[in-house]
This record gives sequence, C-alpha cells and structure tokens, in this order.
Amino acid sequence: MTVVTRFAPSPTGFLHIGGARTALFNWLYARGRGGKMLLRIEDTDRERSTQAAIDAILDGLNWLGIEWDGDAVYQFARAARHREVVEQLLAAGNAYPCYASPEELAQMREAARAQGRAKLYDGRWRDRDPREAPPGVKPAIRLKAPLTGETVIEDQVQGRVIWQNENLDDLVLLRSDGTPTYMLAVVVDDHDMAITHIIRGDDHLTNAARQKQIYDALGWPVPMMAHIPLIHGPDGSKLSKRHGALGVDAYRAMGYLPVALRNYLVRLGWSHGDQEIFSTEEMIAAFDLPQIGRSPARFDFAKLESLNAHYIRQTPDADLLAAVDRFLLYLPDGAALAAKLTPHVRAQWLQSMPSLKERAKTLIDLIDGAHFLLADRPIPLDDKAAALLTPDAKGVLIDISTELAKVEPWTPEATEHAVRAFAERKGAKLGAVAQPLRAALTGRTTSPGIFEVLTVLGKAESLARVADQAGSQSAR
RNA sequence: GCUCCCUUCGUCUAGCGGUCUAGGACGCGGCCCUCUCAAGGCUGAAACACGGGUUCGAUUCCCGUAGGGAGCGCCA
Repeated sequence: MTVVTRFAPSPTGFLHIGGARTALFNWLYARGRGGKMLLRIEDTDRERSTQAAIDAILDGLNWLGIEWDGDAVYQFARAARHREVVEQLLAAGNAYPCYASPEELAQMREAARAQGRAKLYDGRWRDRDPREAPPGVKPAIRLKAPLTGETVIEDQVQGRVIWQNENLDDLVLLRSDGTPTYMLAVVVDDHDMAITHIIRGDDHLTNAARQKQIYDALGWPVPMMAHIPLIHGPDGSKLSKRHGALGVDAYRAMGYLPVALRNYLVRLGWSHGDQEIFSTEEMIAAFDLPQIGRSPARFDFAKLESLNAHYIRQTPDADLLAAVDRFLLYLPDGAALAAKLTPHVRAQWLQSMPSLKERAKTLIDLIDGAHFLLADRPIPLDDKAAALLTPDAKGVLIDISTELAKVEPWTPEATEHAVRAFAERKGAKLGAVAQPLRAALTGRTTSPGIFEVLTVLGKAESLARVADQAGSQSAR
C-alpha cells in the first residue's frame, strides 16, 4: 500500500511554526516511504478564509522546501460531495434531521454542565417523527452515533485511546443552511483522497473519536492516525505571538535559514538517538512515528540560533552570499543594502566570508558583520570604538600608518610583520595596536582578524580610514 | 465542570526491568588558544514530579496524587 499523507491547514492566517512542523512530519513520513503528501486547504469557513492566507501558507511551505504532490484540494469546492455523503447516511438511517433551536441547544449545554454530564445534545430529535417538525425551521443533520460501547483510536503516537460512547453526543454533519461541517468534510475528503496516514496536531485527538464514528457509519476504513503534541512557548504555556507563534515568514525575516529551521523543527518532539544534525536525506531516512514523544515541547530560540549558526558555517561562501541577496528582499532597508553591493564589495565580502560566517548566528548578524565593507568613509564609530580611540590611541594610529605606508606588497603576512615589529619596538602588546586599528578600520571593537581586514580593504582604503581617525586628533 | 492526553538536567531529548555512579545537544561556569569577537579543544554544575504497589530488582510496568496541556460550537 502506498503511503499517502496530507497537510490540511485552514487559511485563516499565516503558516505558523506548529503547522510547519506538522507539514514537515507529513512530508518526511511520505518521502521516507516512497509515498505522497497531499495538500488540502480547509477553506469552508468563508468568513475567515482569505487568499492572502493561502498565499502565505504556500509561500511558507515553499521556503521551507516542503513540496506537496499534485494540486492543492480546496475543501469548499467539495461541498456537493459532502452533502451527497450525508444523503447516503440519511438513507441508511445513520443520520437524522434535528430541529432544535439555538436557544434549546444553549439550554442543553447549560444543563449538561450543571449536571456534570459530558454529552451536550440530548438526542431529542434522534427518534422523533420529522412530521412533528416546527413549521418553517430548516433542520441540521446529525449523526446517529452509537449510544453504548466504546470508540477506540489506535494512535501511532498516543497509543490506544478509548472513549465511552455514552459521553459522545450526536454531532452535526450538515448545518441548517445545508453547508457541511468540518468534522464531516475532513472524513469525506481524507477518504476520497485515499489518505492512509493522518499526522496532525494533538488538538485534534478528541475530534478523532467523532470522526471515527463517521467512518464507522459509512463503513469506511479508518486511516492510521498520529496525533503529535503541540509546541508550547518558552514558559510552557500555549504558544502565543509573543513567544514564537509567528508565521514562518517572520523566521525568514529574522535571518534563519530554512535548513536550520527544518532541523530544529524535526528534533522538536522527535528524536533519533543522540543525533542532532540531520541532512534532508538523513531526516527522510530516519523519520518514523514511534520515535515521536508524547509530551509537548517548548520552543527555544537559543537552540534554533545555534543550529542556524551551524548551518551558516556549513554553507559555501558563494551560496551564503546568494542567500543574503534573497534575504534582502525581506529586510526593511534591504533595497538600500542591495544598492551597496557593487561587484567590488561583493568580491570583498566573499573574501572575508569564511571568517564572517563564523561569527554570525543569523543572516542579520552576517550583514552586520560585513558593516565595515558596506559603510562609507569616514566610517561611523560605535560607542565602544569611539571610547577606545583615546588621544594616545590616535597617536598610535599616526605612527602605525607611516609604518603601513611602507608595506609592499600588501599581504596579510607583510602587514602582520609590520604591525608586530612596530608593537615590539614600542614595547607594546599587539592588542594595544590592533584595537585602535580595528576601531579605525571597522568602526567597531570586534571584527575578523585585523590583518585580514587590512587585506580585504586594501592599502589605500586602509590608510585613508586610519587617517580619518588619526587626523581628528591633529584638528583638536 | 466534563472527556482525553502528558510528566528524565533551565530547554530539546536518549533510555523501551538489571549495562544508570542516568548519555547527548543547546544554554550556563571554568581553563586553553588569542589582536577583538567568534569558532575550536578540554572541563564543571545541572534531571528520573510525589506517594503507593508489582518484581529478586524500577527512570523503565500498574494505580493514585499533584502539576501541565488539548478538546468540549449548526469554528476549523
């Protein structure tokens, strides 16, 4: 049997991090078994579904590199089929019209709660003659669910989960306006799409019982189910916007690489021994349902960052620069930065990429680290750099610049030799010379190795930058 | 309130009755390296929620308690 999984988001917002993980799990499971992952847009809520949300979800999946097979199925378009199935159920006596008013329903709910009963709807129209229907009232159609016995789900993650049927009331299949409910639509669509494995959030576990009853009434086989625990915020509470329930586009904008996010997500609630780093192929080969944990995981930015730093270091320099190019599209001041990326600057960036990427946890960090390549002379000093350039330090700059002016050819070895020799002659530590130089050259107190910076900048630019800062002393 | 699920270091997790003086990763502390910051190497602190069983033996199995979570709509 070919494995067919599905990802079924409702387009009422962006693709959030939990949804992304669900999609990833479905994708990995199908890919690892030569199966397919289908995409279904659950857009039956006409009020809240938007095209913008659909676009955001597809965009998010694409960015993460999660591909679905075939065309996306739109649930709303299948309403006629859903109604047809209800007719079947009605004809077989497995469903019935219910004429209870919203007021009655509210009363039943209140009563049930007051009496501590699980069942909300009391089944008052279950066996009543429809001829007693109040005039002019359109009925909803309810499932005639079993009154006794139990409903059992053999969940691949949660194990065997059992509900007593006496606690489950007759759910609505068709609203009084004739539109299908989610519970019905999901079952019919999963069946028609030949889904073999339903992998979805834990929040659907109780729905699984109701859906099982629909499958049973229809005589359809129930797909394998796997309800994966939800992702929580760092404090253990439900993931909120404040935590990380952001759209995946927000992670993109924060400078995370899709490979890193995928690796982080796959290890959230799933493990494969002690392995932390997975290539896509490794993930696909290793992923399976029994290794999914049953308790909710907390979202931890620090770990995501460390994974991101790892993947940034792993990425070839040219690819990383290409990633920056794409990333600029999602940065507020990206256009201005893009304009600065002349062929000359790109070459410089590429040259210092090996040490720049070692210092970056995100693409934002990477761009920030390249600041000394992007800034115009006289380059602005940050507070620490400004504080470091004391009158004494500026004196050092004047002296070292005459030494550097003599260096030829301008190589890392030659500049290092000159600077070290100078420091030695002055009886100073290397740092006493390197730090003022760094401040003058980069405007910061941290940067790649100073001799590398000198090399990448070139002799003329380096001397000019040193002069910019040293000169401000003579003006004093 | 009702139904269902969950519980190993701060966090993600390994562990599927003895190999656990409980392993790895992130984070945190220290040391080394060092022109800064990183990276890297070495190293340290840090957990089986609690109480009963079952068993020769429980982190591992069962039952309670406590604490989390999800669902409870003619929303999805």
